[in-house]
Amino acid sequence: MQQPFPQPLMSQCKTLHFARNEWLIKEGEPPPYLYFLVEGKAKIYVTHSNGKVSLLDFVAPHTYIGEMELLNDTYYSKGVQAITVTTCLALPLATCKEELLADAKFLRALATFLSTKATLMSKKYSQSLAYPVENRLADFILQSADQHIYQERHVTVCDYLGVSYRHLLYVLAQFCERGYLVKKGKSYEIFDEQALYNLASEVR
Amino acid sequence: MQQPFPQPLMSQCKTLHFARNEWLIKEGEPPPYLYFLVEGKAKIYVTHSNGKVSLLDFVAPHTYIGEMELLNDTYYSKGVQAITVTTCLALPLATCKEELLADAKFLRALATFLSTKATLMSKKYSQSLAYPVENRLADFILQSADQHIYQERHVTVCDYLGVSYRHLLYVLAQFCERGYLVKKGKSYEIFDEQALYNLASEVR
DNA sequence: CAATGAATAGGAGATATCTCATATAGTTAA
DNA sequence: TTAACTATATGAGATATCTCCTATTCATTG
Repeated sequence: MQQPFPQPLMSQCKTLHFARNEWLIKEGEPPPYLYFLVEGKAKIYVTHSNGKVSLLDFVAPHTYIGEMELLNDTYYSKGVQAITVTTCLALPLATCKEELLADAKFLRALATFLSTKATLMSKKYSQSLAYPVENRLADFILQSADQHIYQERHVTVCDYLGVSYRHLLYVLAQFCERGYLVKKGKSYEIFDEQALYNLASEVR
Repeated sequence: MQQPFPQPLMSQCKTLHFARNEWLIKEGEPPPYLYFLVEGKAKIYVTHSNGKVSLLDFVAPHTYIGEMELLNDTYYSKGVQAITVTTCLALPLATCKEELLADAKFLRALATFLSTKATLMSKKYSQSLAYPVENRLADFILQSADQHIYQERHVTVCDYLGVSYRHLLYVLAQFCERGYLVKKGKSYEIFDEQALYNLASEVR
């Protein structure tokens, strides 16, 4: 992808930086900008009426953020929190909205982005219906591990998988018992990648 | 919404009819058309590697179908099945793709449609993580009931809620015991809408 | 440094949900 | 109309997952 926004609007585009754990968008507060993440990582959260919190997705560079507010006037904004130091391009919605919505090249990129997002969410949705935590956790471990080391915070993973802290520990303990993982202090080393892969690949 | 496709392409647009239970799109087979549902209802299905089937969504008139294939070259097509007799406008992708992807008005409508779809899927996803079947079933009963009569087929609902047939019956039986529903032959009459609403409104 | 709150860790018991088996009724096609 | 599915119904027993509780470690901040 080249430029995320139409050339004529780039002059209005700011570069914003966010600290680790800072909120790019607070839940329920429509943001004043359309963001395009260029560096860093962030998390999208939503809070439910029963108090549970869901971590909807992790987002990486080359991602639009706040694009829902561009298209839907009445949209309940999700919370977006920086995981690392993060850099975004930011375009003020108030002055740019009309022009964005008339630019075919931008709209095509946006539609492609949204179709990927819709597809991803459908996939996660149907997988959450069809597979137990064991499979989805195996998948997540493989995806988030670095150099065969898995070290996500349990509390984060609970929100991501929609599972209780207690149960997450049970399943991790099982993986250790079966020799898939070996616990090393706060992190886990992957010892039987194939086994995890078999579990995860149920989740295509 | 006025016209779903750009005026210059309308001459290539066919009107197709599907019988009840006929497949508009077979799972895994990219469709040759971009559809726009004008009359009838349909269901979107996906099959998992463990054999389970998920009913992703019900679709109603004014819905694009096959739009993912327009934007993503490598897309695993979901199965789409007519629930009732269904009428669609159908535009051949092969000849119209480029022109569609250059039309700002169409792209804007498509992007809006996709943002709604992504939002809906995120919502269903996070709710599936945060709420048990009881809440999601109450919500579904209220949404699908007509004149206080609920009469969806259990097998369909199992796929929709990602729950076993056995468990679905348990929860329905509970609703009857508590006086929320009264079973009348194959259907259920809603007797305590407020109670169901309370359960469902957890699911905002 | 102490103090407070968050995160990790695991026990015990309750629920939610699943699998398997079996029986009956409804639907479809030869 | 039978034969062969498909859907409904329900019991019994297994698992997956949750809630509540308690203890310890870790991180932040006055």
